[in-house]
Amino acid sequence: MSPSVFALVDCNNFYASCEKLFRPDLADKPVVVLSNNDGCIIARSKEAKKLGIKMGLPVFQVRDLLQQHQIVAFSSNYALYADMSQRVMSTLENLAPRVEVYSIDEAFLDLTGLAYCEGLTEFGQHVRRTVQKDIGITVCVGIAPSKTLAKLANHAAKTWAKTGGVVDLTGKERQRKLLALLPVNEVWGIGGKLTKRLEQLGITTALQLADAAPDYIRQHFSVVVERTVRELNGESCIALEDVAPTKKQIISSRAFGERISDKQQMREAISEYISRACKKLRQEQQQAKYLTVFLRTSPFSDKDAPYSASKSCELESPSSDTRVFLASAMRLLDSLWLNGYRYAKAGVMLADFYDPGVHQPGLFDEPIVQKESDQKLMQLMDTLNSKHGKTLWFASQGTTQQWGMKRELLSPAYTTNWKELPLVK
DNA sequence: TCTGGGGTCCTAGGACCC
DNA sequence: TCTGGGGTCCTAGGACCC
Repeated sequence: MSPSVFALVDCNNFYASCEKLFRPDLADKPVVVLSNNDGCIIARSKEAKKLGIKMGLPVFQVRDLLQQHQIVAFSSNYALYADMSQRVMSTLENLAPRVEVYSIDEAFLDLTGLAYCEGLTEFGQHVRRTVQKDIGITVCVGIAPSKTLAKLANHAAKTWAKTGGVVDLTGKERQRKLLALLPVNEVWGIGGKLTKRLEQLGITTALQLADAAPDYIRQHFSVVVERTVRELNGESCIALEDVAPTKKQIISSRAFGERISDKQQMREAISEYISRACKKLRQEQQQAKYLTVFLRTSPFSDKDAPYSASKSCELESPSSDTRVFLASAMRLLDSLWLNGYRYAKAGVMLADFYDPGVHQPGLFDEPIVQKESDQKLMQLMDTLNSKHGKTLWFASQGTTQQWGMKRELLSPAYTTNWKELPLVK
């Protein structure tokens, strides 16, 4: 068997690039994309990065900077990004036999065996050119014998322009040279907390982590970090998953555009989240048995009294019927709700999934018969809503949704709505 | 005044069983 | 007077990712 070779393909400044694609007038201008409710900076074009706009900063803290440099800000437009992502991914699927879509802007490719056919760097360049030409999005490619090293190779390709956007890290010598240059927190799987603890042991560079004894790391940390050490040494421990595993939970939660202090409004919000979560559940063709509802005040405010709580319940049998979850969620909300707080965020979580029809009821439980008409009703609702936009919903979701998300800088739905198709004049 | 959303995996510790 | 030990299951919380 030939040794594994992975490529990590990662889109540059993905959300910002998507916005620019439809606004050629902004080609060389600094652009940022904001989180839901226009709260934080979540993507920056390279011009914006150069101006010192940091990732994750609250918008109100950089408002002056945005204005001063005439940085163009967009509300996040996930419909657009998801659509562009799909186009990039299907292009990649035409270029490699096995592809794992790792996130909205990244994919791992399996290049095992390819090493003997053609130069890996040349292949990387081919990927870059093709995605650029077909979709208009710039990507960088990192190639290595393990996913963790491929991540680092990609980081190098992004950081140093002279690499031409492609780094082949299959050679041991180049691996060690790069690892020595990178701080340990650049390694995939090593976050803030682990970085601190590693530093206490005198491990500050990626190379020092690679050279640590796996047993020693296992003792002081966990099997996860041990695996990272092995991966850094070129031993592939994390396989390519080209078939997406079924989900284990579905979350729908959102910070409110305006604080909620009124219970009726909170009922609307929870109803809305339940409805979204159940729709996702049906799309996954799953049923769930476990439901959690949570709500909280803002963790940043020092004026408001803090309150954060969650409660869960188990259904008698798995379901994907919005009405069943709505009823339980309202009961949970009743037991969570306290008057007198300014709630900033709430959400729901579905878990404990079953394929329809395989759940084993308890010996003394009434056999549960799922009525066909109930499933048809849900199906009808999903079909109507996906065809004609949101036309059918539950009264409890409310009609005005005053608490709804703020998106004041939203770009048009260029690719997913005929009415908003860009015009060439 | 204003600070995102959606996931996964692992571990520790308690409950319970024999 | 002396009061075990090992296994499993579950959950909460922590850490990480994009």
